[in-house]
Amino acid sequence: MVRWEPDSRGRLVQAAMILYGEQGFDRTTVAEISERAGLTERTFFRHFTDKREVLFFGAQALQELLVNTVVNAPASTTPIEAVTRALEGAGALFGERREYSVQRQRIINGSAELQERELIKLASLAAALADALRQRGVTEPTAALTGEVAIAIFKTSFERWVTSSQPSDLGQLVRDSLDQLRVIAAAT
Amino acid sequence: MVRWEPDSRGRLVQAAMILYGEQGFDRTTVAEISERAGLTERTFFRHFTDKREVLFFGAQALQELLVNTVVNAPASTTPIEAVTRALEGAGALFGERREYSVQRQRIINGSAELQERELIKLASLAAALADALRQRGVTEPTAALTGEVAIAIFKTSFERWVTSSQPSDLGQLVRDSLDQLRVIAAAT
DNA sequence: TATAGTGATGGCAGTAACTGACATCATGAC
DNA sequence: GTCATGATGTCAGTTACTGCCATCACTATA
Repeated sequence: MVRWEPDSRGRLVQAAMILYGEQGFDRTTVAEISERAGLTERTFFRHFTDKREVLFFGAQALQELLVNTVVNAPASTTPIEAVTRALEGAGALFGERREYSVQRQRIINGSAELQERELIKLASLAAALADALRQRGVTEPTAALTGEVAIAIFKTSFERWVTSSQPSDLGQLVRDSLDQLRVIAAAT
Repeated sequence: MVRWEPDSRGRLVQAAMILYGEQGFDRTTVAEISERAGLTERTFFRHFTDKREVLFFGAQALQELLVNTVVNAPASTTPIEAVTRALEGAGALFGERREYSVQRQRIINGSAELQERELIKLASLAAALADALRQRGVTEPTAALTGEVAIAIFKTSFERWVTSSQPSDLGQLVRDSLDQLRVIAAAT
């Protein structure tokens, strides 16, 4: 006889997504989520450091993917192109789960707390990209600034991708944003 | 006879800064802060929405200053120059209180929760700057991207300013970052 | 086959952030 | 002199999160 159903973490994520979507993040308690997943509150906090983290457990994988892409880019690639291409590559990953991404973003946009968590994940991403650039020999302040600019590009592209009524390609939007950045930054 | 000492909000801020600095944010309770300020916990939460907000009460004034500067910039000014000049102007404001800024940043850097709050304030700033640009007739996606890029410039400049051993001029660092951005973004 | 872990969970008590409802009382308007 | 107001206090309650110990199917090893 099996003592526990498998994949408790996955059940917690699913329960949280449903409840956050139905009632909003603020009006959902960890007790509710745990009960719906057939677990206790204590177990929820063994899997996730806090009530918000349940929506961000995939962030580390994304970060690793981006960092690897930057580190392994051809030596001739410029910093901004290295990070942009990494973002384009990651875009394909989101593309497969657009419905999920839209729903998740709707939940996040409905809660300031969740937005804060999203922002610190993106800031961590910026720092990791800057580190990856330094591994490529890029010096300060270029590395740090390029990392931050990469996030600026990603944020605006992702926002457009999620809110656009017609299905669009996230990678393409990233590429467009880089072009746009070049226009913006061009000296008069 | 005066019923209460004046400036309770200011006393709470001062008490919080000292305690956060001495023991760190996490190991400081709202009860401690309130007691040190000669007030109760309940009163703390009447002045600040939460334990973190006590370090960010000046953010709104900064945002208004930046937005006004952008809105009132000469019509010929490009979007990126409008926001950059606004940041340069705000730089002077910080310059007068460098010691305070350094201490405050040290506290923030010591706590993930405080970093999250700082990031959402900056994100709000990016959105407000984008709005200001739209008032100037700037269209999407330029407005949103320029707002985000402005924050990227500010973050990296401010970080350099705070960590530099020799006293430097924040406004100058902002200008340098814009130049740097132009190099980064330039197509090969 | 017996024994000794091991790992994922439950139970429970405790801390601290935050909220709502109501009481108090100096101050200032009339 | 009365009365409204606003800043504060008091207190009870909810909920996020933590530490500690117990449980017990499963596994490796003697």
